[in-house]
Amino acid sequence: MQITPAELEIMNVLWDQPGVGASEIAEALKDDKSWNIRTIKTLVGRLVEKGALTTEPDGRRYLYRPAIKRGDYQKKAAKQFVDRMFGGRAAPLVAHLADSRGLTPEDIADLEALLGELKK
Amino acid sequence: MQITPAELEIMNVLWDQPGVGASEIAEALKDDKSWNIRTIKTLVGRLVEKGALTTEPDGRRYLYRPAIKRGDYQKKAAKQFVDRMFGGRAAPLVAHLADSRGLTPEDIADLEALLGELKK
DNA sequence: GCATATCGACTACAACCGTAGTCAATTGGG
DNA sequence: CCCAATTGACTACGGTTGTAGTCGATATGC
Repeated sequence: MQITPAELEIMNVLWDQPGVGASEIAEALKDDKSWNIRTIKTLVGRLVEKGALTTEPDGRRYLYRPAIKRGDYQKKAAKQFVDRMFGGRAAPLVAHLADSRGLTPEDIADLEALLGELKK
Repeated sequence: MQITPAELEIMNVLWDQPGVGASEIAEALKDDKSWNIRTIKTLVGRLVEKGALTTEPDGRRYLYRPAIKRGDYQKKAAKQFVDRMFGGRAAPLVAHLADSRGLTPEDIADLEALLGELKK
């Protein structure tokens, strides 16, 4: 199941607050994206078609919630990205992120803890 | 400048061996991708249009080489990916990679060394 | 009760993407 | 010398993506 960048914005809203309708999604996005409500409804419709969202009737409208877990999707996407971009090697990716200041001191601490786990 | 997945395959060949023609690219890809030579030429043409490749006449054909460095492109793509997928935080990404066995022991060693560097 | 706003369903449409075909020129093998 | 293969330029075409419009039903404010 392929989720496009624009669709991912919708998913992110619904992962944060599942079970809302299209207008609430629009509300949540209005500061970042200047999307027409029609555009949002189209994207939501495509996600429902793809099986990425489940619907629940609520009066004359629908409430939506993700059919897949955020973590699962992130994991799949991360693997695909690393495969395509770095031939499957993660270390060069992290090196690039570090280089472009994508890593905060907090990130570095997190990673250290993570590596401690992994070595066991 | 946006490079699509199919185009990236071409770029990878040219980053490994810059300054070859379309038929050499086809040769390099023939085991992984069953692409018609026409397809390869179309992709190369689009990359030239986008300014991602430079051309140099060689008799009646062209030789191609990347106009951007592999590392630069990887860095930009990595940042974009982490922003879109993880809100800019790198640690969760690495956690996912670790979880899906995307990290070899070698990767882990590399990362440790890298973190040592970063802490300085 | 009636206009208006809103909903979901369907439709639109241009750009982009993957995949390749046509064409005219050219070159290399016999 | 001629024919087949190759080259770059251009064209094709269906599917996807981003962005939205139309339409008919319905709920809502007055």
